[in-house]
Amino acid sequence: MSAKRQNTVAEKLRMKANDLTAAERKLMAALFADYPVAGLASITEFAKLANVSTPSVLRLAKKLGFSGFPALQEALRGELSAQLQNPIAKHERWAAEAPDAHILNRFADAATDNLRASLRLMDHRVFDEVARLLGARRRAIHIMGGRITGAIAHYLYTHLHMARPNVHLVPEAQALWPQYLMNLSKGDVLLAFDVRRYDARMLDFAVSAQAEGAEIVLITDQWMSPVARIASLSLPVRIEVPSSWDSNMVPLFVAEALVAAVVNHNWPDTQSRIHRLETFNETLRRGKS
Amino acid sequence: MSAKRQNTVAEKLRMKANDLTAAERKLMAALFADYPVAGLASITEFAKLANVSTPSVLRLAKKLGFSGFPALQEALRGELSAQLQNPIAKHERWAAEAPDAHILNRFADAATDNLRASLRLMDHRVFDEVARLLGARRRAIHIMGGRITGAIAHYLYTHLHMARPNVHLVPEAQALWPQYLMNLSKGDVLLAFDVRRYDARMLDFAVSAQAEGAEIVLITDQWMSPVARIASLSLPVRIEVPSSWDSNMVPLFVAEALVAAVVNHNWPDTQSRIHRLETFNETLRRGKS
DNA sequence: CCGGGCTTGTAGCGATAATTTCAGATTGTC
DNA sequence: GACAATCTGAAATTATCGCTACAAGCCCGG
Repeated sequence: MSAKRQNTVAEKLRMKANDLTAAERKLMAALFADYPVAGLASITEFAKLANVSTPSVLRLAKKLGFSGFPALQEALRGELSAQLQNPIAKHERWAAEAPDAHILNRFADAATDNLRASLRLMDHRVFDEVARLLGARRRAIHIMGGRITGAIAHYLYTHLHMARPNVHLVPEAQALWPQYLMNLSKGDVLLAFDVRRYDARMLDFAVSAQAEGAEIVLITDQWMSPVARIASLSLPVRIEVPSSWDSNMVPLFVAEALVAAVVNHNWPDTQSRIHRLETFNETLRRGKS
Repeated sequence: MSAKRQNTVAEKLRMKANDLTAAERKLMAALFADYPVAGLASITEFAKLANVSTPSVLRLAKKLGFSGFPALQEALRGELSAQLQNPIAKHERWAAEAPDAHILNRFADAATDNLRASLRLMDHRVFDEVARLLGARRRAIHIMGGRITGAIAHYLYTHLHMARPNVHLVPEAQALWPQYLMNLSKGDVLLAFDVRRYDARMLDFAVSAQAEGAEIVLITDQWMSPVARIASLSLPVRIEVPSSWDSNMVPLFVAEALVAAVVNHNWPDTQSRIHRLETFNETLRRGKS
């Protein structure tokens, strides 16, 4: 990445604090009293606030190495914007937008907490390995989910199915499972979503799939689905939110990130697929109208 | 000076959100994307950032009740300075962690940015109103999604279907749509997910549904689906991530938060439903083993 | 008490920002 | 499909800002 971030205006000021003149000190005090907002007004207002003249402001700006007052302001705005991105400030600002107790804020807090904790819990190398498996063209991919995670499985299926051939969605109806097991080949990948209220039947399916030679990949919650015992790769995530049911935002996050990783990994091929997809889209649309 | 004058610029914007023109909406989006710093540059830069002309900025400022652009900036600075007074500055260093280039981190950054921006873009009163509609027992709820958002629609359906009776999922297959329109009654709610690559057919469906007397509720992206023109309530969210496809984490977030809000709103009733659900679950499981 | 170097503010100029005007573009309506 | 209403941006105008030049003030060593 880039080199160490440039000093902030505040740091520059402190550094030069010793050879500042009286008027410049007044300006520094005024700025620090309401940093950095005081410096975002016009040069005239800022000067008045510190009880100095406008040229003094200008001289200070130049002493700090800026080409002029607007350049200093731009630096201040830049810092501010970066500062406001940080998670704690973020929370404060959310709270300002709506009462803290509002469900949107509580939910958003929980969701981002989950995401952060999940990223810590997750091993990048496992993720990369899963992405590699999902990107391997010679392996067929079979995706399955439970009652709740079925929608996430479907979402992943829709995208992966666009990104590469040979992707299958195992339906939720158990009556259909035998024929899906039959179509499994050695080396295929079974990607299962299983979060709490673990489905015993899913374990059965996974065991059978493994017996057929499939690699089992699991996306589960922190308490670990029983499928984890037989899975070659497991990605545990956090799913608790203030609700009667768990949140599947992080499982969805993993699904989306996996798709992005798979697509990146084999970009030229995917690109041509997307292009062909668009062509077919148009053809079908035109044919219909 | 009425008592209402205390509103922040963000609140004023949201309040007037309905009678903003296209250019003004662009400005609003640009401002919220980096609030409030984006509005602190010169009028020229701000206009350029939002890809509109400077007079449009001015008109927006006046529409919000300011005497001119500088007055708006002063308001922004005022808010900012008030907000920066509280003790968040100390925790700034938290964010100083090195931004990893790994797709997981980049994706997570984008996702939380989207969430944050969406919460700003979203009017929590509209959200509450949507939750109220979804909780109204006498109204049937019809949920629909597009090719990609179909999975999210399905997810919402699964949960809402547990929380209350009379919830329906409109299938993606258009051949089935007529019979779903037929089963719509006056006062029913059609909740549609529509993000870019807007589906013209969905607009057709929504128009027909409205003609049958349904209230149209829309969850869309920042560029606003055409359905927004006829929807009684719209919740715009952000969906951009570093990937070939957009992210649906925030739509999922909205879905989950809506479920939580609906459940909270009528807790005793939902509680008994969940209890009965558990009973049936056990009965069926026992019967099968 | 006087001058030299440094600091500071006043005044004014050019540059840029903010605002107004107006005509073309767009949208909705009959 | 034509008209009215509305919206939008280019260009012109005005106001304000940022900056420079210069002179008055200040401090300190002679």
